[in-house]
Amino acid sequence: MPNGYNAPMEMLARKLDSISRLTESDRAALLDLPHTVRNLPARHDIVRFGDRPTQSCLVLQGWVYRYAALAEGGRQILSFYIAGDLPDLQSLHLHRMDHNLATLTPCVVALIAHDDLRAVLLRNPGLAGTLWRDSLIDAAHYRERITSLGRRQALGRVAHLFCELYLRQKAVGLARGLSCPLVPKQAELADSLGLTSVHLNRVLRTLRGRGLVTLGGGTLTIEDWDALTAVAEFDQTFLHLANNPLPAREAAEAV
Amino acid sequence: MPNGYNAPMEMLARKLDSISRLTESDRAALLDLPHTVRNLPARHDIVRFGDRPTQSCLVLQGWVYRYAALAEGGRQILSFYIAGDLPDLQSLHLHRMDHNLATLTPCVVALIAHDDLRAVLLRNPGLAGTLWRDSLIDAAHYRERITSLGRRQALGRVAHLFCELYLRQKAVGLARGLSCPLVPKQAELADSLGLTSVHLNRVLRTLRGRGLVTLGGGTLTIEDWDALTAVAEFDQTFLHLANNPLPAREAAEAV
DNA sequence: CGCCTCATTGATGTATTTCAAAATTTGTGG
DNA sequence: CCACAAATTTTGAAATACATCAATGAGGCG
Repeated sequence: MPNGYNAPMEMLARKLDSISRLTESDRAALLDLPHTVRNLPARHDIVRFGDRPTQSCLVLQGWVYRYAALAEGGRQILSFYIAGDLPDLQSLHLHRMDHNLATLTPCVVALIAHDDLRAVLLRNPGLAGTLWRDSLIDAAHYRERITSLGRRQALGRVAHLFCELYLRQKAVGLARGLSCPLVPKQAELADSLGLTSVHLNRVLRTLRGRGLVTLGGGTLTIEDWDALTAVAEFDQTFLHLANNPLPAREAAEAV
Repeated sequence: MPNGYNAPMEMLARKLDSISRLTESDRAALLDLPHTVRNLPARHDIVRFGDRPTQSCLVLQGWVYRYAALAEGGRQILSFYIAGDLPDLQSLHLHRMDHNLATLTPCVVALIAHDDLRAVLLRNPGLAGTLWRDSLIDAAHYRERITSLGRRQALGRVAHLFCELYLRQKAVGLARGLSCPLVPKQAELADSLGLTSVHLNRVLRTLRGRGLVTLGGGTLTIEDWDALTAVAEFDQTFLHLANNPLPAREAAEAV
């Protein structure tokens, strides 16, 4: 079972452990889960609107995003997923896709058949609860996005997304100090924030101008966390991280 | 167990059955679930940001809504819930509330202790799957709201919400022909759609002017379903109704 | 070097907000 | 069932955040 890419199910176990404590038997069951590792090119649809997937994927490397396609070529990006995330766990119980899932970058994913997953969850109700919890955290992210789109203006929206992407990456060891990769292009960030890429660009200039962040080379650096969270009205409760109350603490651990 | 208000767990069974077929043993377990029926006044917070609920509630009568409170008195309504819905099922696995849940109208709800629920789900994995599915449908609603807020303009947003509220009420027998109650006030609809109540009001005039809907006395009547869904770019896939493919059919049944 | 993608900037248009007030409906006690 | 208060809806005028259109500039890469 174990092979390159950091032992896929190990990664999942670590992620789920950060969400709610796994028992030893849950962990063992997880490590036994059959799966296939696959390399996917960038900008490649994994599942499309209308599909009926028979497997779920775990992101091992790269970025994945979820989007709704609109008439007239419009697109709303619903969420971004990084290493350790289970972006289409929902297809286990929601049989028909109501949106699309695609790679943003070249990705390495592990595919897990629904049948195998169901069998393991039947024998490990605690694990089922943890995955259920994971999908509820996904929903919590959605709620926060709704609040952003509905009631924050562009500056706050962008700041809020930056806070979220930073903390989520830090939680899985992908940040360094107050810097993290910022993989989506401006057009993609805009499609996720309900903005035009033109306007997003102007907002970014403002954020830089006020000394809140630095951007460059696909990296986001937060220069003033307190000011950024203030502009964003950011409260990390919605991330539902299990043991990571303070940003500063993990920043130290992650480096 | 059975008492007024149409036997609470019967109502839940019927709702869940509309979401995915229940086995007889699932249904029996459901009907045995201990619960307390409570009357709640209108505009009353059921659970608040930061709370750690030990029970979940089932709506038997009235409307409930979920909202995030922002600085400066702002508010984003995240979703509306009607009879048969389980609005805070999530607290079963997400222990700390990241938003608020409140009654819109006077309500009758059934309260189910998490411990009792967990015990029943442990013995009925199929039922657990159905409830998991219910929470995933909740998330599907959120996704659609994100798309609306991010990429539709006011007219389409309002039209989309009307289509959704009509179909959801029809699915539980609360619609008559092409009419249904429209309980939220304009200020609440606005807070849910990321609009000002002033602008929402102008949009409503436009919808009426174009002959798409009629409004009055807390009732929404859809005058031109095809035109309304066209304006909204509405596709009901996201509702994930199990056996209700065509609006026309249930409209007839519901009357 | 030249091509392609992505980021940046300017000028102009518009959807929506804000502020303020009037009209209408709803609820309630007498 | 009416009178009155409160809540809700409706309208106008002015301000603004963001979109649209169009072009230029700055990297990567074969």
